[in-house]
Amino acid sequence: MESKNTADQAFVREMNLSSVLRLIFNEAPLSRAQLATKTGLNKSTISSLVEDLLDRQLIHETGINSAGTGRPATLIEINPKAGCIVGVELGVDFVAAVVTDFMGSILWRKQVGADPAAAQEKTLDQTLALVQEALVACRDVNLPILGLGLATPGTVDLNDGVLIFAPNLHWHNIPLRKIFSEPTGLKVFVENDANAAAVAEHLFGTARRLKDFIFVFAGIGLGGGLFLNGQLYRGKNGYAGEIGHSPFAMADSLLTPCHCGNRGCWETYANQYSIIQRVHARLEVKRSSVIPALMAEQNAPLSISLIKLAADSGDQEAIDSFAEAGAAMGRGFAGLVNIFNPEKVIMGGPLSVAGDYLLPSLKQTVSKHSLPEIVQEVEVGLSAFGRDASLIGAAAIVVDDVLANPTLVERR
Amino acid sequence: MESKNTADQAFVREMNLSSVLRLIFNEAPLSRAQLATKTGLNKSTISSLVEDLLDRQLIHETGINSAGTGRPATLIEINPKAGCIVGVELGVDFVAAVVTDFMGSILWRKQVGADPAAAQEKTLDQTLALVQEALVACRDVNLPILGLGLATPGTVDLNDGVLIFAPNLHWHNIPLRKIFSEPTGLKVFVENDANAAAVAEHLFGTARRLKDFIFVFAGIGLGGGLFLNGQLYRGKNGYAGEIGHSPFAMADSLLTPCHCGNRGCWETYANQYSIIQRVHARLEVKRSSVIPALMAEQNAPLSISLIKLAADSGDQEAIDSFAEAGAAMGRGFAGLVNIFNPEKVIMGGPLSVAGDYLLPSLKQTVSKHSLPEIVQEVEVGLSAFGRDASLIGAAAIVVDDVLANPTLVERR
DNA sequence: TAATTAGTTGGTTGCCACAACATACTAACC
DNA sequence: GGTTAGTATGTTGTGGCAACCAACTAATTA
Repeated sequence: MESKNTADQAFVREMNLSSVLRLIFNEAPLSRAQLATKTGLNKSTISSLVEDLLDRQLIHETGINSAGTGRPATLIEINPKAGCIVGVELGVDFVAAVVTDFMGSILWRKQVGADPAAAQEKTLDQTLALVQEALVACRDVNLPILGLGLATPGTVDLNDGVLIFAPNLHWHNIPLRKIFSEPTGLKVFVENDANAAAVAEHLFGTARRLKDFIFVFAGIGLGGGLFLNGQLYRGKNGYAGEIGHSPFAMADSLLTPCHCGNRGCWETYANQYSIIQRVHARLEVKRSSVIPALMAEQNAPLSISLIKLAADSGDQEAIDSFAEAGAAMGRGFAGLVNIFNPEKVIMGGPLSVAGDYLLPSLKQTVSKHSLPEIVQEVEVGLSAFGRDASLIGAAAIVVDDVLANPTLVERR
Repeated sequence: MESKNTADQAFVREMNLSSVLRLIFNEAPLSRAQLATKTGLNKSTISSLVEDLLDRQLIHETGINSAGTGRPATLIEINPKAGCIVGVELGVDFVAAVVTDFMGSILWRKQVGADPAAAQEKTLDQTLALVQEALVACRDVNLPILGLGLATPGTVDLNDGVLIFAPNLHWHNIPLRKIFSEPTGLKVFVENDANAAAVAEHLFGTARRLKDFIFVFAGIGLGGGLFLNGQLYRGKNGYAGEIGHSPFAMADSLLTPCHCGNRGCWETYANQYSIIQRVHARLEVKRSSVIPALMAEQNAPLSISLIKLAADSGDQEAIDSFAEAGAAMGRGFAGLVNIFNPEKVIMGGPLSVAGDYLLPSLKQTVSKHSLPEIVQEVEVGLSAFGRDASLIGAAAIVVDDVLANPTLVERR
């Protein structure tokens, strides 16, 4: 587990290549001269680094800026066709895959249902079949495949690409990297779903260039992707981010029990079941809602999307239930804001479909319950990718790996 | 605010020097050959780096290990006399200073009371006088002075060494670096007290070599020093670590109001006032305690140290009050454990004088309320330095700076 | 044509890796 | 006790490589 803390010339080259590539990724278009100014590196060094990145087809010259006096600058941007990436999300009741280009644009996508009660092998076979389809799509776009990213609930051993434990799937110690790299020959990355989503927001979404932010994955539970000091924070064993189980009250009696065995966990007040419970409770008392009619019409039980539908049609019970949930969520957000003093807190995951209804009361509660010096600096917003945050994130992890180690892509 | 992300050969040298120095700091005694194995650097490179560090007198050869076959190894250790450091803690009602050697041993120490109501200038003058005394002590030990570290409550602009805001002192925008470097000519570091304490534990205390741990500074409030991914985490504006204001309950009524304006903040159940309140409440009901007698005897109001005294003499009311407070503290610790999955959580600050009474119920509550996968890996313990953690931390920050940049110390 | 800005070329410096070497001991055997 | 083999430590000299620097060419505007 001892990480290399030493440097040599290859390290210098890799670091400077990465630095230039990230700068172009974030601020393109840029000329060589601008790169030299912004990095502080020598012009000749920049020329050499740029030539290297051009050879690897990670960047390309896109035009000439002849504004102002002097020799016009050659503008450089990221080459979206640097390669394509397969991103896979293992959900509790579905499996999804995408093929994206190097800038995260979706070139292909497919999703299939999965039975949470089915055997591991079956779900893994389904997933592998989906990956094979994705590889066909990659061949069609005729780009080199940079890697396969896999987002999964639970904790992950990053070095070995092993899923250690996923409570919702009841899976233990699955060597996902091995399972997916052997039949495909691809470089495989395995990452926790909330962490993957955070990387997606960092590279392609609403947290670009931010150094410190938190992604809250709201669904059955509340999970957090912690992006701190410019990198993911995973904790000792990869469990970091279990924000949903912060205790919310001092007395054990009369509090909502949580599936973790405790009572009063934050997530019991702010997960999707809690919202459904709220609506149920309201309907007991008041019957002026369109919800029962909707349930009958769709012949479906109460769900977030159904409540959302009701809210869209102006149903006050639905709207108020979301607002209450938003406030409960905001309490926890406020705690996070106080602990982390982040630049931004992003809400994503299944519940974010109702984001427009949750956000106002959520923001208001955060303002009220965070320390004033901190809250005035923090932004609270919705994920740029909605339910797809982890899926895009799976691909984003591969992109981030290339940005960190450009020499992994061969010169051509 | 753009940090240099580029490298050159000087950077490589600095990084490798630092890496070798840190390794010796953590695992001395070591031979050159062992250093080569552990770092992965070439033997000749290690020889060159070691010679460099010897020239700077940061390390010295301390003996020969002729166990086993082959040529005996020359053992190398940190030179405690590499220099001395002045550490200063600006408390709410006191100012303290130490002079330490390079290994954090205290060579001199002095503390004076400060009036929280007094003008800033007066307190700063007091502090400066204390520093001048410390400098005399430095001259006596005849070691080069490596720097001056200053620990202060509140938020800090690290780059400029400015105290931005200290709520308990009611101070705003004090350019501490300027104030202390101009009359002394020293390199001055300013850091938040909880963060400084965390660095002390990391270098000299019970968190040596740990990558992820949390220092909880328990006193009037509850502050946190977050040491994550091998470095301090400060957040966007340096406010990170305000763990005491995590909301603890969903309903506003009937909850303890906090000085931050909210109700139900964790720290209102676990700070030193809460303990005093607990004891007061118990004494109302039951009079079999020695505490009233102690208060009369010392002609002093109820305080933590007085309650500790009572507990030491076996007073059940005092002991039970501490146990209750420990449990309340444990609830919050459990939340931190779930969020951070740290290797260790350390309790320090004024309240840690009663640590032996708080810890059993605290640990028990943490076990009960953290997720089982996480809690089985976490250690919970007391600070190695008690009330002095931030003071030692002030010096530790200077040591850490030298460990990170050995070339700052000149070759001789 | 002069000024200005962009980018390249040739040479220098300084770092680490590598391999060969020198050093200093232990082990074992006569 | 003396000799030789074996082993691990640490040093020396060479080469590769990356960034730096200064001087250059290139392309444009005024």
